[in-house]
Amino acid sequence: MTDYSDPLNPQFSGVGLCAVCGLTATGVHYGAATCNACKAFFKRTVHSCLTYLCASSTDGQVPAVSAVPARPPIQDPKQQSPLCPVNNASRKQCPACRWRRCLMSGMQPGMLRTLLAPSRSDNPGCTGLRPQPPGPLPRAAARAAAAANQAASGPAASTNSSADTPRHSLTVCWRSRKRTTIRSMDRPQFSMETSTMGEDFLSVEPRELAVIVLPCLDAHSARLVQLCRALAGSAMPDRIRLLAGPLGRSGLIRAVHELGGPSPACCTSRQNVCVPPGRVSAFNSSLAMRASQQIRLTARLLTEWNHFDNPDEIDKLQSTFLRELRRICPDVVRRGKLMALSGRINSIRLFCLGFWSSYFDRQAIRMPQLFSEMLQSSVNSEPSLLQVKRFAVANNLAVPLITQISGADGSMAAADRGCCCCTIADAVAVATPEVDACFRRRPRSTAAAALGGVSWRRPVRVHRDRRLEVECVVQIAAAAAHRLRARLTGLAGCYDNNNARIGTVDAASRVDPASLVTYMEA
Amino acid sequence: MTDYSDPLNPQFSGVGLCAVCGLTATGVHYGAATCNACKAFFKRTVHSCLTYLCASSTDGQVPAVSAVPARPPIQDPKQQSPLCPVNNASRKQCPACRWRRCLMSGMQPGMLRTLLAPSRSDNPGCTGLRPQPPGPLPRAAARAAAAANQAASGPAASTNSSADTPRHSLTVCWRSRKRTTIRSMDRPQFSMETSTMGEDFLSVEPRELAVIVLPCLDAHSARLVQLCRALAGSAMPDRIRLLAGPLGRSGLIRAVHELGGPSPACCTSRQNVCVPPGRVSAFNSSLAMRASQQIRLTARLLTEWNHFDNPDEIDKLQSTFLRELRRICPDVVRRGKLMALSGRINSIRLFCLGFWSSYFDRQAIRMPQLFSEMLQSSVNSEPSLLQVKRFAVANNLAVPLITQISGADGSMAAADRGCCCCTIADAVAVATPEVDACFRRRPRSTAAAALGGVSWRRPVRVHRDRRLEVECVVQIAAAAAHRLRARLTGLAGCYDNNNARIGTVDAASRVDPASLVTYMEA
DNA sequence: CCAGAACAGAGTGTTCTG
DNA sequence: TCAGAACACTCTGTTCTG
Repeated sequence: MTDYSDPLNPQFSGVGLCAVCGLTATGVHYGAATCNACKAFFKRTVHSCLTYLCASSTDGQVPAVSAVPARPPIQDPKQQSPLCPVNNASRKQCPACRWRRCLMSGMQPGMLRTLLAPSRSDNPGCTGLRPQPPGPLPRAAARAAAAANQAASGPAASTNSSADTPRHSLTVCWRSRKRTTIRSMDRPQFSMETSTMGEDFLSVEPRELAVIVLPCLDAHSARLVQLCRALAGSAMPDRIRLLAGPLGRSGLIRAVHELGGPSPACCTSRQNVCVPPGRVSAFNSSLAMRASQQIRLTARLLTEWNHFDNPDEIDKLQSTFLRELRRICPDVVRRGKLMALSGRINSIRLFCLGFWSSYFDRQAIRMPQLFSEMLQSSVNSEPSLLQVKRFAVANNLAVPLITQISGADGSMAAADRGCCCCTIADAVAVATPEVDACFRRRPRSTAAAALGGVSWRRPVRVHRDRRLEVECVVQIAAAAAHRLRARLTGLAGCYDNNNARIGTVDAASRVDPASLVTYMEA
Repeated sequence: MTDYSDPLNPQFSGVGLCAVCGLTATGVHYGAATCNACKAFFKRTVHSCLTYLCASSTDGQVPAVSAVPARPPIQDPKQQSPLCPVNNASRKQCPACRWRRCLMSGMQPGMLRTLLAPSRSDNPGCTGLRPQPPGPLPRAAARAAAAANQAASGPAASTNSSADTPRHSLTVCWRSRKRTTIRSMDRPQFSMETSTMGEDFLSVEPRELAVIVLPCLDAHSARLVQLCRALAGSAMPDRIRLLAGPLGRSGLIRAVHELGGPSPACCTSRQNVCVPPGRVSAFNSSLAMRASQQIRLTARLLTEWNHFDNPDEIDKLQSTFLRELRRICPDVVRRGKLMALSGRINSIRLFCLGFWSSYFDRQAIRMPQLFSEMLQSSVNSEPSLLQVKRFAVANNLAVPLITQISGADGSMAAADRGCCCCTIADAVAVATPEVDACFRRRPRSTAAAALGGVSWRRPVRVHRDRRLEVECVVQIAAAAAHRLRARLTGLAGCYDNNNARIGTVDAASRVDPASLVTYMEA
């Protein structure tokens, strides 16, 4: 016998007031009684990983980031600056505070259905997706493998290569799409998505950048080579794989961390890099990495990795690192949690990847080639960032990820806005009826029309409410990965916007083991 | 020899800083050095008569109206509440303060080309438009008449009917439209546009409304009948024309004024009418009408009016009122300014018209029939409100006008947002290729599609950047005027949404002199 | 040089479906 | 009852034209 007359009871079948804006609520949405508008606002924010700034809290100077859900999703309002008023009139004025009110009123990002774990067996459309191994892999095969993997997953039924670690828990619910038939799924050679910290870094002068970045990279290069030699011994192929794999990723992460973190060498110069402090601190609090914790990260990456020539060597390395981890962290429970951070580490890795990619893509500075190659290796082996973003949001991870796709013409388009740019030829190659419809719009200016033909690049636009289709367009953007990879290997300039030419670059842009050897021997 | 190196010089050919938001200015726009974004913002605001609210100044309670340009367009910042910060980050958050900064930095609404007076002879596309006389008039003929009128206008060359008053200065620049060919221009029987104070009044309960409104109307009815008898003597047709013309308009205006103004009888109950105080005070300060000023308004309306049977009688009446005006206001200059207020009075009249129309349209209360008929008469003789709005903005009038169009199905759609609703048959009748393109979209819900046929009403949508085309759609909405007019004459219920039926109502909905006689004799 | 047109993109809120 | 899809609409800012 529920008391339906109690308006304070959120289960009240009649309508109460929206916990966010005070209008009439239409029901309980995502855990709180809200109106339809705030429901949609919440859904959009979570699904698209939007980040808001509150201008009034800092008077517009350097606004604090009210980012993707901070760690404690509920409460702790005292740590925040005072909320802007959120009511019917003002809710549009400060989405940051509206978002904070959503969290404070108990709305839970995890209640979005597209973020549910596959353990909800009543949702037959869900499959768990793991990061794909590097190299071309037909999407259908990947799905089958993922499904099989899911069926065998679980805390107890773990596969052989990761005996004492939980499975990579990147689980995304795939809703059945009625209208979108994605063809050419066997063509995702370079499913290239990167993440950056946003446009802020892009405004830094190249010279300024070099002063900040290069010393870090040099120091890390030396340390990495040293560490790699100690781990892999004299087996040069394994050394290279280590650097192109977990060690490289670990190094990239650490370099970003030191740039944005409390390292004394960078603290002063960081003022010149236009990073909003809130954003950096969000990243650092998410990373929470001290120098002594670096090894855990490396261990975690290493346990996910299986590309040594000698499987026994992998086992040995992993055992070494796990032993080291036990020494550093004797607490069993805490150690288990550290090991379970795979999704988070995945986010961090992608975050760092985008961080560096943004530099390469503008050719602002010339990086040490070792870092170039590690970056390239990561680019080629990344899973879809979109899945990672959803996972991060579902787990209240504080890393703000902004997806970017490098266009074949060198331009960068913000894919987190649901848009990317590619060439006509790229799009036609995988054109579904949906995507094809994006090409209807003609160029408006006569000057642009005069360019005509294939040399004129029509943008493929994807509506923001169709983010799932972005993945289709990502496939279209395969040529973009060519471009980036060519740049990373120092081949920039030997190609043009013609797709055929880019194709020829492909073979040359692969990782050159010889150059890695050069660094290893140095 | 201009000093191009002086960055403080707004004529500086290089760029300075935007006077509104502080970004890099792209030049001098509308009188101030601004960036492109603020230029566009200003243009949109003026052209569309947008009204903004500042949420922070009143903490979201009852926000003040930062309306269409207040009287002194520049300065007087002390009378305003403190401005919200307007910079690159925060300019989207409070358009109200952004708008105020635009005005304070010297941007002038009059510099929009579409608002220029026709005295700018270097703009061949401009023609001056006066309010059209009541009754059907082909648009081409109206344009020709307006052009002829413009040629003869000017302070010195005035026409015969308004010897000592400036011409009605409703001047709108008509740009040559390349693509839009407006057909059926000889079909604007009821170019019906009304203005309201916004949706606020519509939320008042009918009973509450009657308590407030009816005593005012009764008192005004008595006074108007008395005044009319004194003016027109025993000639009943002229009495009726007076009431349907200037006296009726004056009475409507005064009734609105007393409802929203400082009249003791209404001051308390006004709290129940959800009128934002800022909006009412803006109207009152624009009206600035004390009881003794009522006669000036009547005089002004009378001097514009020429529908008496006996032209000599018009001259006599006007002389009487002008003499009275000289007595009340001996100052020649001030009197001239009062007489020059035609555009403003026009705005006020339309404002009041919409005010009352909103009541009629919901059939909230039953008005005295005298008022109904005066209102109907005004509806039938109004020029396009869009022109009036532009004029009001060009002259910094503080009256916020919101255009509404009554749909043939009885619905009200906000035309100030560039939208209105009409039936398919209406639209097809005047469909240009442009308007026709609006019909491409199919109904999405199967339920709506099941309605099918002509009974389903497709909305005609007009993009906000094509406000000029709204006038075309206004012609489409002729049936809406039928509906309102039928309601005004108490015939509601004897028609349906079928256009043919509405056509039959037309003849019966004309002003019935007999009913006016009844009131006159009472 | 500048006003305006056109457009792309971001954000909001409602309606309908399952 | 509620989550999601789809859509309509507004506002913003950039680019191009005259």
